[in-house]
Amino acid sequence: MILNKTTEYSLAVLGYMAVSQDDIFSAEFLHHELKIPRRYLRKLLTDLSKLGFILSTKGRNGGFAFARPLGEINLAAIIKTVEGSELMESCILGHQSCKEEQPCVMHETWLEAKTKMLEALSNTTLHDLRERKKAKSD
Amino acid sequence: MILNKTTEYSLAVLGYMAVSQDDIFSAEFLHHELKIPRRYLRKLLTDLSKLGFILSTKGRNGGFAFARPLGEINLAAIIKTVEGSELMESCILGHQSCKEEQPCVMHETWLEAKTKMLEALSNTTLHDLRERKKAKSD
DNA sequence: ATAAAATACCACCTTTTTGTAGCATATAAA
DNA sequence: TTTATATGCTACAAAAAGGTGGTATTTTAT
Ligand code: SF4
Ligand code: SF4
Repeated sequence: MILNKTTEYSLAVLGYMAVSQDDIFSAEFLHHELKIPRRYLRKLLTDLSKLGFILSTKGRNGGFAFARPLGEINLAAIIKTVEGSELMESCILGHQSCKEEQPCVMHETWLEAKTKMLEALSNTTLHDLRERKKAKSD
Repeated sequence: MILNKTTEYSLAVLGYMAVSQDDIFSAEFLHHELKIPRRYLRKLLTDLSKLGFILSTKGRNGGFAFARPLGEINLAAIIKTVEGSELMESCILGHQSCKEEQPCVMHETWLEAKTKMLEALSNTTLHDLRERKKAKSD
């Protein structure tokens, strides 16, 4: 399963916003571009603004814009924040009660797998995505 | 989210069986050891036998035993098989329609993250787990 | 002022995943 | 042969995730 839909949507939205020239996006526009269900997307955007990634502006000409510099937001951070802290704190086996001193036989492997994945994801910021996009359109 | 419960359970069961001295395990015994819900575990074990990891023996003194050598089963294979092929084929963004020739800006990063994770997991077989356990008890 | 265009909130519905129950079947010990 | 201990199958129940609808509120263009 890897990630749930909501997390995928979050990455799609923030990624799209990052590489676009615009700086404010309405839910309706993003729905049209990304094919994410209207109402679900609106709720998600509200959530993302509460999580501090974007700012919302109400009223006509309103919408959502980034709340922070793109270079400060990396893909691992988006995933961790949206999924809650489960990703980091809990284990592949769901054994929340296992002790640091006496890890199970899978611990070593799982820790390496998780660490390498998160390393790769945390090395890419939204700003990097934007640069990639620019490089491509040359 | 990373993995769903069913996959976690699968890893827990097969991992437990691999490092144990016994060679046949009843569902009831595994339920007691691993605290996985009785009936759910029984169904899962039946599924795992259909997937070719274990063999079932009915009747008194029956239970489940490995169907293949432990060295042939690695952790990535368990995950991939139990989760279906989604893991490999589908994308973090759920964009099944994206083309190889024109990948999105996240593709590079996501591919690296996924690849490194699977590399780590496929480097460990159930036999390796058994060796680790032996090493520890020395 | 009024209407249009936008987000916010709250409650509900649908689908998927997880978990439960009953009964049938198979095997071995007593 | 009977009984205890196993798995197998099918259907259902509960919980979680995903998705929808109505209405209120805010802001700007007209
Ligand atoms: S010791 Fe095992 S159960 Fe505990 S966190 Fe590590 S992998 Fe998970
Ligand atoms: S290009 Fe790669 S990362 Fe992007 S949607 Fe397609 S498979 Fe996913």
